[in-house]
Amino acid sequence: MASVKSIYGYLYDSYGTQGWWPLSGLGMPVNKDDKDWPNYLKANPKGNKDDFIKNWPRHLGIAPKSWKQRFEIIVGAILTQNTSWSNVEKAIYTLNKNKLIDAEKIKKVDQKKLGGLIMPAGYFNQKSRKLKECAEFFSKNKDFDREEVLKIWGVGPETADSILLYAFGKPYFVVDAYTKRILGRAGFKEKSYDDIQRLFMANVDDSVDMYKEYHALIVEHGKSVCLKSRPRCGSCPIAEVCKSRDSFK
DNA sequence: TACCAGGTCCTCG
DNA sequence: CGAGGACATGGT
Repeated sequence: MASVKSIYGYLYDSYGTQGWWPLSGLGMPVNKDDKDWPNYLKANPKGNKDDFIKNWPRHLGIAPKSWKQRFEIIVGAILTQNTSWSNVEKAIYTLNKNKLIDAEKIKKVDQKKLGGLIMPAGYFNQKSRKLKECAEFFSKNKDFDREEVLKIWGVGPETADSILLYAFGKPYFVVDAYTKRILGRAGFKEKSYDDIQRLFMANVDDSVDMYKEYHALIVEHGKSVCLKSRPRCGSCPIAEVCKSRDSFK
């Protein structure tokens, strides 16, 4: 039986440092030959390089250093609920072009208009409301605990912990669908969000950087190898400690 | 064509 | 509590 601590080692050796949260770098100097240029062209076939450099999200690989960057993480955490990150990037791009990566502006903008701008991220009626609820809370509160964040409409445990960990550097391990799937297949008995979170927080070095990287590694592993329907057990870095390694082929 | 994607809220047993 | 449905777009 694997331990959560040993799994981290396998994943890190296989995928390396992830540098999460994938902060966009909007408004920051970037390389003209950025590897995200093709993604930008795909989403904006008639777009130009100048617009790409100024506005297209890319992965900075650093912790947030400003209130704007923290708010961008809050926005991303809401928008990525049950939604692929590539769709979220399109919405963040449009929000940025409209100067809306800003709690005060989100509070003021018409909710219908906001919904239209974030349409590619899906669930736009719900998410536009969620963004406004977050803008209200985080512009009003500069010091808060997890319980208060969980009271925001639209913020459940995963979103709350993502915000606390990645935007504010507080030590909460983030549990997502990938975490539940990977642990379940590996043979762990914990099922609920709280039980899984406790499992990690009791067995892994309790540092913010460890929590950030471990969660990011799990997402990478879930996307590239431990797929929902046909996991690639043949090239799985934790196969030797996974109870389900022989259940798929 | 279906299924999947870094969930959450609401309702009902 | 836990299960089941609604919410919506884009990629494969």
